[in-house]
Amino acid sequence: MQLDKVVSYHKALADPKRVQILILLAQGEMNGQVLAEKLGVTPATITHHAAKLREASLIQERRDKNAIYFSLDHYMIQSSSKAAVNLIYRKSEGGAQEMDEQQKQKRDGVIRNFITQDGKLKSIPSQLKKKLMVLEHMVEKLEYGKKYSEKEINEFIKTYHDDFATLRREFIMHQFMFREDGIYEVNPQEMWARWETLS
Amino acid sequence: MQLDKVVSYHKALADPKRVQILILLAQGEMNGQVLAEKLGVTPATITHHAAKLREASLIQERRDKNAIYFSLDHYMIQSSSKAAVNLIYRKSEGGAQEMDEQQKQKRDGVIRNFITQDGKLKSIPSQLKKKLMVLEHMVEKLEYGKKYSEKEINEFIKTYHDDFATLRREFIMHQFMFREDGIYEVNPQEMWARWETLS
DNA sequence: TGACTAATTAGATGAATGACAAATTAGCGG
DNA sequence: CCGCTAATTTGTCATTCATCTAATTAGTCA
Repeated sequence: MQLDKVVSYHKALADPKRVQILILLAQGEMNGQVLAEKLGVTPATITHHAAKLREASLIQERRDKNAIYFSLDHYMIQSSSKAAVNLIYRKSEGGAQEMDEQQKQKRDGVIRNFITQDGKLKSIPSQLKKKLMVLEHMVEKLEYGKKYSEKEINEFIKTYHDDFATLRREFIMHQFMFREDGIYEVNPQEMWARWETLS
Repeated sequence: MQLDKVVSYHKALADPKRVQILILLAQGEMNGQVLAEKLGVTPATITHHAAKLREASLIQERRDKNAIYFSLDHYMIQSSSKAAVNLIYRKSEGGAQEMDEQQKQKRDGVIRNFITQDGKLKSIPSQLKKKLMVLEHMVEKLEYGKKYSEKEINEFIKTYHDDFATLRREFIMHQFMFREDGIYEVNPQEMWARWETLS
C-alpha cells in the first residue's frame, strides 16, 4: 500500500516553511545557512525541515566544502503531486494506469533509435525525455526488491555501454534506483510518471 | 498569497484516515455512520475529519432524511493537487507557460462560439471544459492583485450576462477568484492549468 | 409533540510537531 | 593537530491534532 507514501508527501508540504523552502530552491540550490537566513529561522530548524523533505524525496543534497547544498528533486515533486489523485481514483475504476497509445509509440521509436539489435546503447541521449526513456528501458531489466552491489550494477550497465559511471549516476539522479550504503535497489514507482509530464 | 491554500490542501491529505475517506468516497457518496463503520472510528471522528476536508473544499455534502451524504469534489481534488507545483515553480522560471497551439485554437473556437461580437455571453456552456474556457476569458479582464467588492464583481459580470449570481458562484467554485469577507480577488494561478487535463 | 436517528459540539488525553538554544559532530584548510 | 564553519543532535516547551466519551443539536416521521 503506498498510502504511507502519499501521506508522507502531503505531510511534507503541510507546513508553510517547508513550502517556502521549496519555492526558494526552485530558484537554485542553496545551503542551510542561507535558507535559515531567508526564512528567519535557525539552522537547526532547517535541518529539521530538510529531514521531512528528504523523507519524501523532494530534495537532493550535495556537499561542497563545509556547506551542504539543497536542490529540488523535480521528478518526485511532479509525480508525488499526482500520486494522491491516482490513489484516490485507482481502485474504484480498478486498474493500473496505462500510458496513452501515442506516448507508447513515441517511446518505442526512441528505444529503436538508441538501442541496437543486439541490445547495445548507441549513445546516451542528450535530450532529457529521451534519456529517461532509455534509462527506463534499461532499468526494467533489473529485479524489483532485489539488492545489487555497485559491482553488479556496473557489470549490468556495461552490457549496454562502456560509460557505466555516467549511467550509474543518471540512474541515481533520476531516481530510477536508490543507493544506500553502497547497495543499489530499483525504485518501484511507476516509471512513466517520470517523463509523462515533460513536453 | 495562496500559500495558505496550498498548505491547507496538503494538511487535509496529511492524514491516512482522511485519504482513506477520499478513497471510499471515490466509490460513491456515503454518510457519516457508514464511513465511521468502515474506518473503525466513531462518528465524532468523522465529523472532525470532514471539517478538514471541507475546509480544503475536497468534499461536498447533501442531506437526505437524517443522514448527510459526503461525496468528492472531483474538480478541487484535481486542481489542488497541481496548485503546489505551480506555486513552487511560478516565480523561478519567471514566465507564463504557454498552452500548445492546438489547445489555443480550440479555445479560440469556443470563445467565438459563446461570446458575441459585442462581447456578450450568449449562454453559459454546460460542458465543463468549455465553461472553464469562457470563465477564464472573462476573468482575464480583471486586474491581478486588485480587491473587488461584490457589487463591482456583479457589475462586471452583468456586462456579459444577466445571471451574475450563477456566474459569480462559478468563479468562486472553480477558483478563478477567491472570496474573503465579501472581498473578491483574482486567483493568480495560471489559468490554463484548470482545464489543461480535461478530455 | 415525542421518540428516534444522525451529526455535531465539548471536553479530555496522549501523541506528534515546530521552534529554539546549547552541545556535538563533520569536514575543510592551514 | 588546531581552529573555523556548517550541519546535526539533544533536550525542552508550547502548540496542534487525532481520537474518544458524553452531552447536545438537528431533522424526520408517526
